[in-house]
Amino acid sequence: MRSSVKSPSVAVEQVDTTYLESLIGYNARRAALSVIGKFLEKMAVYDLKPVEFSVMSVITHNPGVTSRQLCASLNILPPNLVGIVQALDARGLIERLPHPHDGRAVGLHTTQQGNELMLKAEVTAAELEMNVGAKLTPNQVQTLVTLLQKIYL
Amino acid sequence: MRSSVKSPSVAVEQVDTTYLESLIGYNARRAALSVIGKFLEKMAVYDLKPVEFSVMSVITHNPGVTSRQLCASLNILPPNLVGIVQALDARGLIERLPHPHDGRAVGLHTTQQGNELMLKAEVTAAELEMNVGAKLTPNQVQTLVTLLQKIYL
DNA sequence: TATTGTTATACTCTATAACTATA
DNA sequence: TATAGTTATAGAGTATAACAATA
Repeated sequence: MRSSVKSPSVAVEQVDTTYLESLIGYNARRAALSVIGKFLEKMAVYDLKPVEFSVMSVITHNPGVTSRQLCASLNILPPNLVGIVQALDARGLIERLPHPHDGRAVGLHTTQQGNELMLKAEVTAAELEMNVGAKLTPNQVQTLVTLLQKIYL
Repeated sequence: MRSSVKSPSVAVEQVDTTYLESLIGYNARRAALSVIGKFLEKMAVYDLKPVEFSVMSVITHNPGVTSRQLCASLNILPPNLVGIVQALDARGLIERLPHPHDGRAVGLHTTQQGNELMLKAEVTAAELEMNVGAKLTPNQVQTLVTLLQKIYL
């Protein structure tokens, strides 16, 4: 027993986090928060938060997509998407057109203004990718993305 | 102009998210949320959320660590740690002892009960790692963790 | 004067229940 | 009966300002 007695009055000089740093979830979260933090800074000029960028991106590449489809592909709950879509609409970045064969649904489309914004925003996103990827070789970036997708897709 | 006219009444059958899936931040966030979701389920028996597990883990491996050190290593703001520490203390999982040479600070230590809980919780965490890693080879898990750390460390 | 721990508080994000219009 | 979009609302997570005690 004597050998396992803790001395309660010893100060910690350097915090050891090696255990947590061995866990996939811990590292994925820390890395995601780091990248998203930089994303927030760079995208501030366009007034686009990560979710708004994602929504705009999916609409850009899928003109006519519905709210429900957006929710499913981005893992957003319908009530939480409403405000986002309304805000983008109010900013004149998207427009809502009737769905061709479903009176309940609404097709989402980018406006000319929204398209122009996203062209610039995706260039900035690409720059940010290179910035993050500067710590990794292009090959490592590809490997990282592939491995991450294996986990959640 | 004619060729760039969009037809507003076409339905989207399959949503294309390939662009977002090329971005590191998007993938890191989706992967982190997926793993953390499973973590939440498995750790529910111990009533430990990811942050609480992280805090308990750091205290376990660094007896006498201060709140301030915890905040710095886990990237938590001091006001937000207070409630977490108080709750763990109230549950009898940790205890707060005077700091050896700083009257302002408090050293955090796990109790016997806290130690026993964490022994079991870390086994469960290891199982979860294997579960997540089942989609990856052990080698790929190691690669993934290393690449993620290059990004945020 | 600076730092540790704390309170109060505000803001954002996420989640659930329930409604309407249409299928 | 089920689904798309919406409203209201509750809860969790994250942020800043300010204070007492100690360095």
